[in-house]
Order: sequence, then structure tokens, then C-alpha cells
Amino acid sequence: MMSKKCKYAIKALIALAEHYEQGNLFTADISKAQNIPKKFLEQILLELKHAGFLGSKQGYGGGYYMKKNPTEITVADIYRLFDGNIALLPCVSLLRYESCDDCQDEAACTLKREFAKIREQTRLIMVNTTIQSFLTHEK
Amino acid sequence: MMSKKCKYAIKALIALAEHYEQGNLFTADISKAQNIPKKFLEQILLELKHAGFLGSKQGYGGGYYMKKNPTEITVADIYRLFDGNIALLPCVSLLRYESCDDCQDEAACTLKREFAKIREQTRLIMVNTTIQSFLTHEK
DNA sequence: TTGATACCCTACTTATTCGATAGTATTTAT
DNA sequence: ATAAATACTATCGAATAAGTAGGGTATCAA
Repeated sequence: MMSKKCKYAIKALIALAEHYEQGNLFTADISKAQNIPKKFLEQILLELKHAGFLGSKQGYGGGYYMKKNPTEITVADIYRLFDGNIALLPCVSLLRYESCDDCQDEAACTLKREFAKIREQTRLIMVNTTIQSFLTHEK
Repeated sequence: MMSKKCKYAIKALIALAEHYEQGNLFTADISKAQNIPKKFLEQILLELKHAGFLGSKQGYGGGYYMKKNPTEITVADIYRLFDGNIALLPCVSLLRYESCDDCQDEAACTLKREFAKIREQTRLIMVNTTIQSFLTHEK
């Protein structure tokens, strides 16, 4: 299960993607429309901005807008930003490898092969689902 | 990422599967061999027993043994037992559906379709990986 | 130039979960 | 009887989740 923060981020990105290249949206409006606590949403949008997905305009009449193309933002990107690794074990993570605390001889680890397969399948589907995927109204 | 509890469970199951139909193993021996805190492992084995995967024998010379066939225990089973839903959102969970707190009109939810797809792909690979999969030494 | 609007940033809070540990009870072979 | 092993309950400290609080800063309109 993903965190609410991550879910809120995706919902906000979808809302912003619906206005791609059509100016900015207010945090308050997204908050109301998507039923996300405003102060919490502020933090989320800021993180998305720092990660390069969004741009913003400050002051009166300001707001957030999509900076990257919605076709180029994947669920994998957002999941990694807010919830961390896609892999189920640190030792099979593609981008953030770490050895497991309890692993004494990684070469002899019986888990790696299968969990690497699981990670790869999961990663592929998450990379192939973009913000744009949520917008296209086809079956 | 899966919890350590879940990882330990899978490691213990693999160890027990290596002795399938060859009597029981002591918690203490699995603990040492797999580098899992013994008292923590006790809880885990007990849960696996209650879930029907293991059997046990009490008293002197007792221990745990595989009850189900290792080919019939999937990573999905163990993940669901210790870490919960495979689905990233409660509303697309196959076995434990719940509506999302923030969702006002589920019929109009823009997230469901894509996250249902992600859940299904993830589920399939996890269901197709069994405890036996970790034992077969092929590439 | 001042006030309203809106983003920017940090710190705090509260509840829950994670990863264990402790201690007792019970069963069983010898 | 007693030592070895599981069975079960309770507790604990640290981390994380999900928000709240309270400002600061930029912008624009009147």
C-alpha cells in the first residue's frame, strides 16, 4: 500500500495535468476539489516542485503548474519520491541498493534472484504508467 | 519494501522447505542459520503455524515442519499475512477492498483503473513465485 | 504603500507500526 | 523430576505517517 502522501501527490498531479500549459492552479482549489488537507498539500506540492515536476508563481494570483510533460512523469517516479524503493528488499533495489542487515553472505543469498524478478516486473508496470495514463479516457 | 518480519518468514520457510517431509527443525537452529533474533522468530513461526503453513511438535525434541507443500505457498500469501495488501490503494485490493478516506465519488475516481492494472501485474508475479521457486537452482 | 493573497519553510504533535525483548505457561522425551 | 522445546501475552523504544501550527516572503491591486 502506498502512503496517503503519495496518493495525494498523484491526485494533485492529475489535477494539474488537466490544465497543462493553461496557467496555474491554487493550492486551495486543488485541496477542495481533491479533498486533501490544505497544509499537507502545500508540503507535497513543494516537494514536487523541488523534484522538478512542478513550477510555481508566488504572490497574489500565484499558484502551481505542470513543468514536465505529464507523459514523462511516471508512477514509479512519484512512488520513489514519497514512499521509497519499489523493490521489496534493499539488496535488489535498482537505484538505491543497500545490503540487508541480516545477510551474511550476499553471494549465497537464496532470495535475491526471485525478488529481483519481482522488482523488475513491478518496476516495468509502474514506469509504464504515467500521469497522462490517468487522463486518457479509454478502456 | 517488505517488513523484516515478512522477509524472516520467507527465509524460515525456505529453510524448512529444504527439510520438507524430513522431520522438524528447532527455532534455535533456524535462528542461528538465518541470523534472525530467536524470540522474534518464535512469533513468526507461530503465525505461520496458525495460518496453516507449518505444523509443530511441542516438548523435548519438538520443532517446526512444513505442513503445506512448498509449491503451494506463494510470496503473495506470505506478504498478505505479514505486510497486508498487495494493491497500492485499498479500493483496488482484490481480497480486502476498502474505500479510500478521501474519495468522495468512487465511480468517478481517476486512479482506480490504472492502479487496478498495477495491482494485477504485481499480484501475478507474486502468486507465481512460490517457496519452491527459491529452492530450484536454475537460472 | 499597504494590505490581501498565495507560496515557502521549519517545527511540532499524535497515533500507529516496526522490530524486537521479557517472562510465563505448557508439553514431552528421558 | 527435569531439561528441552514450543505457546502465548505483554511490554518497549525508535521510527514513520499523517497531519497542524505558525510564521516568513513574494506579488499585485487598489
